[in-house]
Amino acid sequence: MWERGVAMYRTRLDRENEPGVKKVSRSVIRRLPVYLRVLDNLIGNDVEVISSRELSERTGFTAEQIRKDLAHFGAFGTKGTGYNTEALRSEILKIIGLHEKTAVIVVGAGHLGTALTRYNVNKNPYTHVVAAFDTSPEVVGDKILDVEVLHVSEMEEVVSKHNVRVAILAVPSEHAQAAADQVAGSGVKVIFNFAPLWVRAPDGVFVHNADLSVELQSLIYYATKEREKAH
Amino acid sequence: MWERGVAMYRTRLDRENEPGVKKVSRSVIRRLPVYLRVLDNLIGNDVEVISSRELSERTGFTAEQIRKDLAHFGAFGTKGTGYNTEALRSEILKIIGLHEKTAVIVVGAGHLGTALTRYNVNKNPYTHVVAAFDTSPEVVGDKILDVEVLHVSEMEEVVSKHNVRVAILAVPSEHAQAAADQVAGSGVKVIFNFAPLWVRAPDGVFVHNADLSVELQSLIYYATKEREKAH
DNA sequence: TCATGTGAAGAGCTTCACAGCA
DNA sequence: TGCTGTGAAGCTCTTCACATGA
Repeated sequence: MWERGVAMYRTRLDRENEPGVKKVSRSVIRRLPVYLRVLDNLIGNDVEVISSRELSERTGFTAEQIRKDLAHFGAFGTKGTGYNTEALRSEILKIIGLHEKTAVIVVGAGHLGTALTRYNVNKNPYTHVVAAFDTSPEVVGDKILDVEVLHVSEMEEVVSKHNVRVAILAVPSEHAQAAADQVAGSGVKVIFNFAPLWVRAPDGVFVHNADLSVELQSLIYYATKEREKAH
Repeated sequence: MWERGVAMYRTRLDRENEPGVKKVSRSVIRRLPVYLRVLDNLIGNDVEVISSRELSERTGFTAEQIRKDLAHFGAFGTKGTGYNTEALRSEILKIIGLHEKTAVIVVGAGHLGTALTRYNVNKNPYTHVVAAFDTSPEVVGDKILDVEVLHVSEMEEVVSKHNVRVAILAVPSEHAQAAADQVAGSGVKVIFNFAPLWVRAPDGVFVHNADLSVELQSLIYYATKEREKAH
């Protein structure tokens, strides 16, 4: 991640038996917010219906893939016409779980943590950054936009009070695993980790390691030879 | 996204015929820097040989996958023993193109651009951040660590002088495509874009759109239901 | 004996092609 | 007619299993 996307980084696939839960792949889930953004734009321009072909042109995914993705969750379209933009948007919000603003915390209020806090406050209409956390007395008490920087000792209370289920980790590598343990212990269900180190979490906690240095290093491969252009 | 991961975001696969170029998948290329980091650690601890099984334990990838990945590029191991850490490291550096420090520019010196500049200067031993660029008189002339913030009008000269092939884009969405056009026009071959918008580039220029908001939104899916834990 | 390198099998995801319905 | 929804085919990547060689 970003994208890691994404490839699967684990020794064994242990996605077994989840009874009753239709398994939907990470790739599908990744594309949903992209559809969402296009729908937001269309609705802003009073477009009421869109076909999978038009969505394809605006997202870069094939029309078949878009139809398959949506079909995982139900039949939202009208044959011969397309998809109602408002209705589809509402369905996608429900699928992802964005129909209510998601409470998020940012752990680590250094440069990256500050940037990520601002980024989400300004650019992400579906999340609410409840607080940022740090250990340094120099930043605890500061505000990033309207977000207070609190001491990490207050984390558990904040997480449980606001029912926070998502944490963005932007702490130095040497503290990343400890921070992950702490947020997982506080009840957070998703960890979005930016430290250049793969943090582990107990079962039931979903970890996405963004790892910007690894991502950049892998991109350098495409700088030398002429290769295909991709996402 | 980064990952993106990362799924392929284009309407059609147009990876055709590249004559003589063995096609190596993005997934493989993504894993190489991970092996690299482990090898750096091992070498720092004077470990001279490592088996694919041990690499598996340290990376989370399966041993078979690691052997297959490396076999794409040659036979670097010794049967019955494993891989020589120094030799393997050196091979991976050559494969990715990291055997010489890669010159990188950062476009956009706001909070995110500043954080990304610092991140790469401090955490990425294989890149050299040549300069950051912005248009605002308030930041042009500043320094981020030792990196100068220059006006974008100087970009072409810097890119050609330092043979820069990689650009990190951290500009507002509304300027992202223009910035991408400019860096591509300057001769940059890889664009790592952080604006929440998919920028396009001419053939021959590899674009990776990180898109943190989309990534975060997709993660929220895993916050509600209990799902598998993954990278 | 031990771990690599690799053909074959398997799994998962994408594309194709078309039936079905407005 | 036009576009969705979907089985089937196709493709890519991963895992298995074992021959090979130090």
